[in-house]
Amino acid sequence: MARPARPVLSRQRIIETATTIIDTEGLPALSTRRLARELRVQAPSLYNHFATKEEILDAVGDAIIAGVDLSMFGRDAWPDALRSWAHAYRAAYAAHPNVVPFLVHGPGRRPAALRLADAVYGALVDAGWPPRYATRIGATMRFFIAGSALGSFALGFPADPALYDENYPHLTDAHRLSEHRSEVDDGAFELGLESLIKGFESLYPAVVKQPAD
Amino acid sequence: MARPARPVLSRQRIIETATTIIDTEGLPALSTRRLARELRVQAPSLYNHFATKEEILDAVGDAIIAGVDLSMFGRDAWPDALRSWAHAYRAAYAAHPNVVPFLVHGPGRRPAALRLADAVYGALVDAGWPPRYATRIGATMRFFIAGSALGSFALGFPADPALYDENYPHLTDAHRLSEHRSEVDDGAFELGLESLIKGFESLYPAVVKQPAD
DNA sequence: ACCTGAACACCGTTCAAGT
DNA sequence: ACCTGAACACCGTTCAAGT
Repeated sequence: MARPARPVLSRQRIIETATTIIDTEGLPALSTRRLARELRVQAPSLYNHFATKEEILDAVGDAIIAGVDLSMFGRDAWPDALRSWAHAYRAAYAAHPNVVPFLVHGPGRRPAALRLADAVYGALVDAGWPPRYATRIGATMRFFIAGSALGSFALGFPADPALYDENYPHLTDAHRLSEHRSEVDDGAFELGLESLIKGFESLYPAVVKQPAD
Repeated sequence: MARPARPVLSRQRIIETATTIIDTEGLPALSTRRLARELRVQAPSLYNHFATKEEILDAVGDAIIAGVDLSMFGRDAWPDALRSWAHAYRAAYAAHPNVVPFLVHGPGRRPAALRLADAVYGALVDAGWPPRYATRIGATMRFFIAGSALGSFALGFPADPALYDENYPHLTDAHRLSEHRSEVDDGAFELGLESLIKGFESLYPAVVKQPAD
């Protein structure tokens, strides 16, 4: 048929379909041929809209980051803003866990990821944090949030009692961790987040600069 | 030639060669054919020693975890033990950053990873932490350490000044982050680690149980 | 401009055949 | 028991050919 009267593909359609495949079948299931089949098209057609498969993944990732609320920065005090942003960020990741391994390599050139970094860093500097500390706090938060989104801690332990019996004397109940997934993972996230914010707050008085205005 | 007089392959040799390829060329560069070529053998020969490529990766990952010192548990007080273990764990990851994306899916059935989880959890319980809290602390530490090992924060920002100029007003110096890689990443790790340990310590008096003896 | 078919250089894995 | 060659069903990407 060659070129159709109206384009059958669009970046939007490709991104949405790719996201669905990754969410339902996992990151490795996304191949250009599989994606093309779902879109009722041949694989090379995708290259009219994206230069590489990598670019498709970038676009999928950025669409997810674009959904993270940033309005708390410049509205709430920095510790509260950091807290509610962390929850929003983690929720966005949690909605698409299979994409996270791809996202954690940094913002790269993805606009939404850069906007997010800009908002966090800007809010901290505006609050009086010296640039060196603002950078460090941003990095610490990224480490913790990415790590917590990257995979459940609880689900990392196979639900097979026999595995732990003999060799791991303290893990006798680890096979039940997966039953308490959200309690464990959410509890650890809250514990870590509050500890980090408290840690930052205790540092603040010693390094804060009075805002210029 | 068919079967050689003495086996030319061994699990050990396969693991070492695979680790070298991953370290020098990245995780995607490891294919069974590439690995076989390095070992001067045909790809199917690997299947006499490992059932799948996944099993090879498991073995590579576990060898790395097996190098993490755990002797501080049961010797040092729990906050000091947690601190020095975190440094050892992170150092092991940092020596093989390309393997980390594969490791973060939890211990699974890898013996060294399970031994590590057993040591951390056991030390916390022995120190009087109720099981629920010991689990949470272990998970929080895994989130943070995995996140910090998974990829540099500093290197996530392309060293291209033009990228930030117009659209990201607070990131005007982000293009220089990569020059300060270790300062930024190590500083963020220290800040986060000390904050987390202080957070755990402030919780301790309220929940600790006297050891049985 | 946008889609297709054919092709290239790859994958992981199976399996019969060799010693 | 342990290695090989051939094969199967896949990959990402290029490119000339079609409209």
